[in-house]
Amino acid sequence: MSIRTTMADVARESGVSLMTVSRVINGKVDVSEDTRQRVLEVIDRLDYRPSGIARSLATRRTGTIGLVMPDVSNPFFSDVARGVTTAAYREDYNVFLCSSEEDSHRELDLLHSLEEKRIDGLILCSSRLADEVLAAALANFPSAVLVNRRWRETGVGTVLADDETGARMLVAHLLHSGRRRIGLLAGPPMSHSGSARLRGYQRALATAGFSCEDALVQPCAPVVNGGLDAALTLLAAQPQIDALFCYNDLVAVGALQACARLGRRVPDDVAVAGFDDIPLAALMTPALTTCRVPRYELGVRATEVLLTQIDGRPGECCEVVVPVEMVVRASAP
Amino acid sequence: MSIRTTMADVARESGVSLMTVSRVINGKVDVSEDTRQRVLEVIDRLDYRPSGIARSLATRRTGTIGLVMPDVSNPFFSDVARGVTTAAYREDYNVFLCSSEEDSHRELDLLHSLEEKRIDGLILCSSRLADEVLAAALANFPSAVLVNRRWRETGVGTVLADDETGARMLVAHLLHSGRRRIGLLAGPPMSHSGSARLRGYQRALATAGFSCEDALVQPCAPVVNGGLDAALTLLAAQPQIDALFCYNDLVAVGALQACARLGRRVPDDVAVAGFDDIPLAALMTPALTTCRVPRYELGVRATEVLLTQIDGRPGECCEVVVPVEMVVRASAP
DNA sequence: CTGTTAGCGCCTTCAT
DNA sequence: ATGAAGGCGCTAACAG
Repeated sequence: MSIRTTMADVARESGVSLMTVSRVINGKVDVSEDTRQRVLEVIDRLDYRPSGIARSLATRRTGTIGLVMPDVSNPFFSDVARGVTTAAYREDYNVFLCSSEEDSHRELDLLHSLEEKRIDGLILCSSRLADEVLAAALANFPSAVLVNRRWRETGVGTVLADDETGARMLVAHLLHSGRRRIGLLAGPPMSHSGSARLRGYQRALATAGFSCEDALVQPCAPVVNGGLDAALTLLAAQPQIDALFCYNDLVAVGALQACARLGRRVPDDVAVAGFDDIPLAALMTPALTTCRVPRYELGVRATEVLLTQIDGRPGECCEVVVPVEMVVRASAP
Repeated sequence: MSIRTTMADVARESGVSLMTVSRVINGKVDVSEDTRQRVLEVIDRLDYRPSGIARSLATRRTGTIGLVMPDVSNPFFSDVARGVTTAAYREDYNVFLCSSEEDSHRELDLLHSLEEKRIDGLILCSSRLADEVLAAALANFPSAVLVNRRWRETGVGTVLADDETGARMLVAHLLHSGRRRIGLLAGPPMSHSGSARLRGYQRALATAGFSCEDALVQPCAPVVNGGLDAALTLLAAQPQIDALFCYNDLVAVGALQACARLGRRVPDDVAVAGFDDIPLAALMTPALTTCRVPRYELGVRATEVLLTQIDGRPGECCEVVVPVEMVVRASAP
């Protein structure tokens, strides 16, 4: 496989010119059925596979998109990734996967590398970049879709879950079941979900006539250990807390562990609610009350919006908001 | 961003030739510090980013690798993927992620698309392809590493977990704790882990002087529902079973659900053991006895082996076997 | 140290 | 319906 067979080989072998081969490969109509068959036969026999690189240089299209996310192994994002790869596959695109490991320096670095790869479009999930930095980076891509980050610029698609509504429903549910001191383990403020879930929490309290105390809001890394640490801290500082609304399910799992460690029974002493409804949520003991976010669909929709933009039909559906659904289980009945 | 700035622009702007710019970009030494600075300044000012496509066409290297796996959203593979992307990032490679969704037709299709993309190397995880088909496909890549599939061909790297040893330890542990009718929920026979774990099961039984009955071996899809269905079937057919050795942790979770549904207590009536030690395993109730497989490391090692091959140092470390470690928890004490 | 000449493999445009 | 010429943006040889 050191020296690849090229279009010239196929042309020579089938006694036609390069252009004819090219036409056959690209399914142009103006080729006689006769020569088409002959060329196809040679292509098959030589196991010829056209060079996407050369083609890309000539057409200025690569048939690739970039997918950047904070952590592929986070079950939320791995579902998004599956949606993206599946939708991309349908339209014959390949996907560059980049995991920034929650590091915004690396995130920017990855965006630069994708720029050099001349991807046709970018899907950027839960970007941690500051607005100006993000704006500068996005400007260098022919088209882009942001997942989980609100963005006003035209030409940039946006796919969001309805996090605020979900958070309001969940906190209203906690209040309705008699909880009065509801702590929040808050997520990344730069992400839409982080700020929207906080907002939903605040609004639900306000609507019910309660004040929102800063002391009940604890910043928290969006993973199990983040939830464990934050819950331990918050419960120590505010022992009268009777419910924890957690940024996501992973955090909620950490919160469950913290409660167990502190001897607080769930849900009797402390109710716990998560967000996302990752598969884990239903399997915990007690099973987690949470809000279902259609992660796979987020990935699919983001890809569809992006490919639509790439095909030069921008404008339409520039901001997609997908609904979420409360799921009540044992951790906060 | 419609018309990209090119090397010619940089050359003109800084009053040098194309080659000098090229040299600066590629860090060649034979450029005077003076002109280097001038060129760098222009590159920075114009925010010039070289075209990887053009460069690839000229150098016949793309700086990309392909990663093909059955399912990105499976926690096993998403950890592998994180290892691959991280190791690739270190060496300045980008990763094409392909999820075959457990469909071997699609898997082959994805391999073809990667061929056209002219990737420098391929990492193929748990391929479900038949030997001849796989051999033909691999021949078209400059280098390749298989994860979780044994392969004898030279020039193809291989990274495996020591599944057989792990399975033997686990089954020996079950026997040691007094279990006598041990059912197996078996995984994909085409994968190394599927066959190796079966072999470990058989050998552990044989070593202890027990026969291995086919009736105790139930084929099973490698996901939660697969485990649920298979366990229901097997426990119905063989009610005297007192332990289930499951292909992986997801299957074990399904088995736990089946036991709950059938009113069999775990571990009192039936012990359950999984494999992989995904994060979920420790969080289940009862927590799963399992075998820790270093998934992230598998991805890192596979990438290292691949990049070593790409750099033209083949031969060395063509088959890497990473050790596993038994983790005893409540589901099979 | 710097520039010139040829491609890399394919597609676009214009002829035929 | 088919072919010839030129170029996509960059780098590998050679010159100078």
